[in-house]
Amino acid sequence: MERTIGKFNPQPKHAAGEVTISCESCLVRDQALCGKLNVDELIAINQISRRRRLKAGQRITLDDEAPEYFGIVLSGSVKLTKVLPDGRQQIVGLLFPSDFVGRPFEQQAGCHAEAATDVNLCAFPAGPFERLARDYPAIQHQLFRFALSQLSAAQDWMLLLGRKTAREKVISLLLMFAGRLSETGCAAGKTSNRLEFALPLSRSDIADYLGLTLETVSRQFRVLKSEELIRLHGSRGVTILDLDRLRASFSHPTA
Amino acid sequence: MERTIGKFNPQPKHAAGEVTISCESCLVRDQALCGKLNVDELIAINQISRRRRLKAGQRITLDDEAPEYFGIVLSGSVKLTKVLPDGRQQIVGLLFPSDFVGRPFEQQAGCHAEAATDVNLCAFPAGPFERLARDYPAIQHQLFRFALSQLSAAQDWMLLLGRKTAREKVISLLLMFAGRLSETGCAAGKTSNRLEFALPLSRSDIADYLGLTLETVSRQFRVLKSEELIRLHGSRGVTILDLDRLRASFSHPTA
DNA sequence: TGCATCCCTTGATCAAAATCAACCTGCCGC
DNA sequence: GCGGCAGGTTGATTTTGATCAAGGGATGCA
Repeated sequence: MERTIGKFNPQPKHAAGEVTISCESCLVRDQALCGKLNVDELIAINQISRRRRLKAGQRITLDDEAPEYFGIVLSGSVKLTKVLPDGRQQIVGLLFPSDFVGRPFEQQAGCHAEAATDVNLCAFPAGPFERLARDYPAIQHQLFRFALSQLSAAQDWMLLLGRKTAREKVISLLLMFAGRLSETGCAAGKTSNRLEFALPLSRSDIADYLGLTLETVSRQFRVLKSEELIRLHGSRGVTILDLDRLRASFSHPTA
Repeated sequence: MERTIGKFNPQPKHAAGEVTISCESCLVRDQALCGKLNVDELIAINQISRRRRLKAGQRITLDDEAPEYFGIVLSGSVKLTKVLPDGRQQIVGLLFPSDFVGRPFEQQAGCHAEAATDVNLCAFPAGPFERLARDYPAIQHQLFRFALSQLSAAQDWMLLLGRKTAREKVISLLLMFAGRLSETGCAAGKTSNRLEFALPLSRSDIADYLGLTLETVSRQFRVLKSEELIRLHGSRGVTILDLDRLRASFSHPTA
């Protein structure tokens, strides 16, 4: 389903550290919600978009404040976390390129959002974006569908958190990364069964994502390595040596 | 923000076991998504709605099939579960009166939905409802907002599943029930600090909701009972004797 | 070059919750 | 009233992953 944007010339509006971008050259457009919009809607959304660069660790929103902007991840990953009063924390969502960041029409962000790696964002100021969503039902429709896919992912993760063992959690995480990172072109896959990529999270973040301690995560990586299922390079690099065998040894080591 | 439906006479269409209902007498309308619709939208939605009664345990959808209808819970509770190939299962959502059941525009339901108790549903056939959602942006808007609130609840639950202790999980569950059941009028609260209600789930379902075993759930109930925080009547009846003290003894028993 | 820091790994021990196993209890049909 | 059964409780034991503790390796800076 090919689409052309046609000719349009959004008036460039410049502000400190921000540049007007054009959807024409956008690499994630087809996978993002913009990919399903028509030319008018795309022009409208392009008019209010500003590129934003975030360094790893940079906060986007606090859980109890209304965010000033929403956005679509162009590169890198954004993590969403919830924290208990005593400091225990849980990563409740991880956003990859083409994912939408933020909750239009909600008063509170609901969780802390921060850049897990360096991030490029196609950002939309909250107010104008909400107006656009109201004016163009197609935008609202795409937002709804994205919310449903996020809900579905959250429910899969609940099954993981509530019922899977440490080994199964780590393998599920690797397979999830393999899926998301290869579809967004962030993985260097040799064959269909072998895949190399950089983990977007530290050991401690992985622990907070899986509901484990970082020691347990580290040990499980070591176990998978000793089974020749994965290879580790430095602290962030991973190679899945055999995706099928990794899936097969989900619950128990395979001979 | 008062609303009136005005006069309208939907043509009654009868089918086996189904009756046309009127939104005028609907008890959950104000809290459900219908509460935010205008007269035209309400009439349109009323035209396609059929009341449906489900007995406890009755299946609504399987996770890999497209549901034939969506609905709004009028009474009772609906549980959403995910299952691992070996049978381990996790309840990933619980729907109360005024909540919307189903995922419009998705090909698969994503999880098993079944009546946890006897349920009354205001049901909408899938196709016509999706057409309505496309025709009336306000309906889509309400669906979107409901999806966001579900997402938020799911994320709170992820924090519970990943980071809370058994005691904290059980207390969180009781407080969640207290909130949802009292706002939907299903609890007999004596004072603001004391609340009595029937658990909508069996011990084993509670275990599947909290990511625990049923033995652990049973033991935690017993502990809370011995601390005089709750009282148990039969297997489903609970009285929270002091909501504040229950909240305060979240992590550790209070003297 | 050396020191400090951050992140990760590894080992020893501990504890929370799972598992295994009876045993109640209330409810149903007969 | 009696047997059977589902759901719930209780106890003994085991296990998984947490906790406590120490050490390693990369990176940055003086």
